[in-house]
Amino acid sequence: MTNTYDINEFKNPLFTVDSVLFTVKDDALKVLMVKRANEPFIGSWGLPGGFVDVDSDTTTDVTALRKLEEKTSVAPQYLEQLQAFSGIDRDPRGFSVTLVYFALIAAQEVSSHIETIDDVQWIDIDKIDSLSIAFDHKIIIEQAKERLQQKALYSMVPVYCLPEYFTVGQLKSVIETIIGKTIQRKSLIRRIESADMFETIDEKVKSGGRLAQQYKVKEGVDIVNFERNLST
Amino acid sequence: MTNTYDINEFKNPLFTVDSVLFTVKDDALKVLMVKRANEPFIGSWGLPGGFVDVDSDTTTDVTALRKLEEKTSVAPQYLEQLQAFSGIDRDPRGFSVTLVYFALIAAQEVSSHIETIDDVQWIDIDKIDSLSIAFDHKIIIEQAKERLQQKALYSMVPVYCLPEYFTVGQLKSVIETIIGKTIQRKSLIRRIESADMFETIDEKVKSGGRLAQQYKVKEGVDIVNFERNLST
DNA sequence: TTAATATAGTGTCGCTGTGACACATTCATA
DNA sequence: TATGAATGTGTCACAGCGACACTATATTAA
Repeated sequence: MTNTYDINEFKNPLFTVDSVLFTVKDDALKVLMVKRANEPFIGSWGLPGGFVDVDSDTTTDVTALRKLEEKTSVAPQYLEQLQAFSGIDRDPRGFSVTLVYFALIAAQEVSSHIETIDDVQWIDIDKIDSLSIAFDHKIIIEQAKERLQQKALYSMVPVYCLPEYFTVGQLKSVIETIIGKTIQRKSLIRRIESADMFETIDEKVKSGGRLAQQYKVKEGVDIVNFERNLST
Repeated sequence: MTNTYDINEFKNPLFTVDSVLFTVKDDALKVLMVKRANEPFIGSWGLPGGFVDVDSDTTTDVTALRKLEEKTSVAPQYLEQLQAFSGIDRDPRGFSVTLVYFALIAAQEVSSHIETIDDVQWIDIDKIDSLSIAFDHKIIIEQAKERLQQKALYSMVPVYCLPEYFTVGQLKSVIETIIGKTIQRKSLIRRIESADMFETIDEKVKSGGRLAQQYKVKEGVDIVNFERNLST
């Protein structure tokens, strides 16, 4: 026998993968939540996620993507690991670990699909406190939000809440919604130009005033990190 | 078994906790490595770590600390989660996940203990490539190093590689070793003063020239993050 | 047609924090 | 007492963000 290792030699912790999928919609930061159909916490809202399928998932990234696609039918535009949360008390079934991913998507990518089902919803981040949330997911969402806010100050990640083509005004609005304060349009334009990760689109778009320049993320570029934060 | 939850209901991934414990010693960045006494990768160097003891560990943080203390007999001065690494191929026993912690300690806190055993060693980060390293730990160490270098540019974490009392010169040297380039003494002093996380010690210490002011980290303060990076 | 309004985009000055570097200070040692 | 070595200070230049006035161009209403 090639495998001399016995899986039952010790008690393995319960291991799951969850995702905090954010979007900005109607000028509010939203999180994708799922109404739990099973125990524990049946009926409460929880983060989309579940167990690794060790026969088909090659990494936990694949697990996160698979679980998100089950709920939204599309892949998020941005995905990174947030943090693992563990503890003897966080799941009534025993010691558990959940590896949490942090994801972003444009609202219009999923909205049409979501509107047809009522157990998957965009929940306004400010309304989380008033809902019944499963496990320690309330804390997890709070941490993910802080990470997103921090990233919005020194990187361009917020573009992943926007469709392929977007304007400076749209990006400004998304960033402001995320960090909860206004920023200087001029500062944003300076960053867009110096980041060298966007290309301009010839066709401009109307926006209630002067036609707006459209941008898109260049193919194959990574997120640029700036050496300074925007004002705190 | 008292556990009513059946661990074999589905195939759970193999879950371990490992730590990348850094220090700066002899003007070089070092990682604590352990010579593996068991399969797989017996005889290779690996990161200190192991399985969660679900009966005594309340969180994975406790697991990481426990495993590090087994090897060094002391707790590190700084500990944070780095990232989880997973995959179907990284462990010959099957799909596995390792939650990796990132830790810092002053070399003198552990050196006396380590020198008495030969299966636990500080390995120079530049010599990792020439050694036989278990699993994907070479990649993990590289990622941890990048995180440490990044943090050294916008925070004061490198102080946790120093003893309780330290001088500006010592901190400057540690930072330079970590990031691999020189920094301005003046810039460091400005940061020390503005961070408000250190207190001065009356007693000064000789250092080959003028006596040097000693500092220590204030009780109960958190790491301060600056809004700008040092020069790249 | 013209004026008002709204949004897009530019020009530029001030502020802050880092880089650079000269200079001053205070040790040990010859 | 002079020299070298490390510590510590003063200060100017530079880059990037904040602030804000100003220009440009669209829609809409008079």
